[in-house]
Amino acid sequence: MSSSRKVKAAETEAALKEAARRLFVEQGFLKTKITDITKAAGRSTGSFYEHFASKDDLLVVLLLDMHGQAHDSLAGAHPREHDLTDRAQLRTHVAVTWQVMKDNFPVMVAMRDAAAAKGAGAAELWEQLVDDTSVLKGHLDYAREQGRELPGDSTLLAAAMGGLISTLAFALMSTDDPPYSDDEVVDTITDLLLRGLRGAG
Amino acid sequence: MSSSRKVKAAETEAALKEAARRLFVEQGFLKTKITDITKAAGRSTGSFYEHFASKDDLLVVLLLDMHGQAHDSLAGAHPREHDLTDRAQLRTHVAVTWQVMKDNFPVMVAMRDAAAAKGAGAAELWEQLVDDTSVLKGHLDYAREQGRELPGDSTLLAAAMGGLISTLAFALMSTDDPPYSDDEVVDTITDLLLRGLRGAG
DNA sequence: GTCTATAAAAAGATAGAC
DNA sequence: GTCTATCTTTTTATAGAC
Repeated sequence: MSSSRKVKAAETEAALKEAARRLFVEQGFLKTKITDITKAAGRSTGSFYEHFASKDDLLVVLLLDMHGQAHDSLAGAHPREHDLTDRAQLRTHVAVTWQVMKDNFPVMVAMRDAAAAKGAGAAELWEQLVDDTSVLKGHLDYAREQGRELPGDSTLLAAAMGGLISTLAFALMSTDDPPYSDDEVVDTITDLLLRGLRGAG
Repeated sequence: MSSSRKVKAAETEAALKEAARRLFVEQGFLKTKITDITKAAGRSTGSFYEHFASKDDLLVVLLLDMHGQAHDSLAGAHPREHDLTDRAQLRTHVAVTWQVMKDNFPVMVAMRDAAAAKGAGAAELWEQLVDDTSVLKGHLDYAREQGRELPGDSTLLAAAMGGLISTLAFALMSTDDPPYSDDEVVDTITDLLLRGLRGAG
């Protein structure tokens, strides 16, 4: 196995990406040095630059990988007629978001760290959040068109929901000994968003 | 003015802190170099180390300043008997949290960036979030003791609420041209948490 | 394509004059 | 206490042999 030059190159690139994903979770994107990645992958410093122009470039590649997966599992065709005030449908959205974040946790961590290093300002963060929650906003707009009363602007509400989920996802996704099960978290988020604190109406 | 040696030193320290707070918002904690701070404050590199041992030490000092303020304005005596299912009381909590974050935005930004640089893992983030929302958790526990039904574990719920508020605060606190007024955001968050998406019950 | 050795860049921290 | 000039450390990136 691993005979031809081309195959060996692909193996090296895969090994580097795998090592990077693991290290990003363990110690963060910024704290992970290129030499850490090459060492973990059993490769040399120089070899890294044969595959990636920089650490940021590696992150871009990982991001593209993620988008490929996400597209397959989720974005196929997503009608905006989903009713987020229906518990089952809301729960599905929460669960899918949760799962995507879980599957791509290394990339999410790295993106967050990279944003901090870049000095991303409030404006960029807001745009990112709005973009990430555009699907939710679409559903909320549809609900309002159907005569539903919502407690605020749909963009703001969608961002609030997304912020809640992503913060909890980051905080809770320790690899070992999670304090809550996925189902418990998804159910709690769903019910909080659905009924609010006043209890089942 | 600014005569004695002691006074001049205090002025320098204040100027460094002020410059740091401004730069942390403009370009983030990590991107802000010590020489940026000294330059902005009209001081020299060497002078910085007369007042702070490092950039991290400066952040600790700013954090202590913040805690001093927060203690005065908020923590005096906070009874846990507040009813978060009462709109007015919930709104007050949301508004106070929002205001504290707004007043200390430079420090919040710096803390977030520093955590990213340190490679803070999921476990640390979760502990931090639980700590920051312990007051909310107290109220929720009290509500449950009073026979209220809540949609999940109080620690998890409090963390979810805190995550929602802090994410929006970060995203929306651009210095210029805010897309929503403070009141609008606080009202929306309050109503979302209070009633959920099902509308006024 | 991969390796070792080394250069280059960036930022933090210090020494010593004033 | 503050300044200028310099040293050290850290990490990225490249050169050249294999």
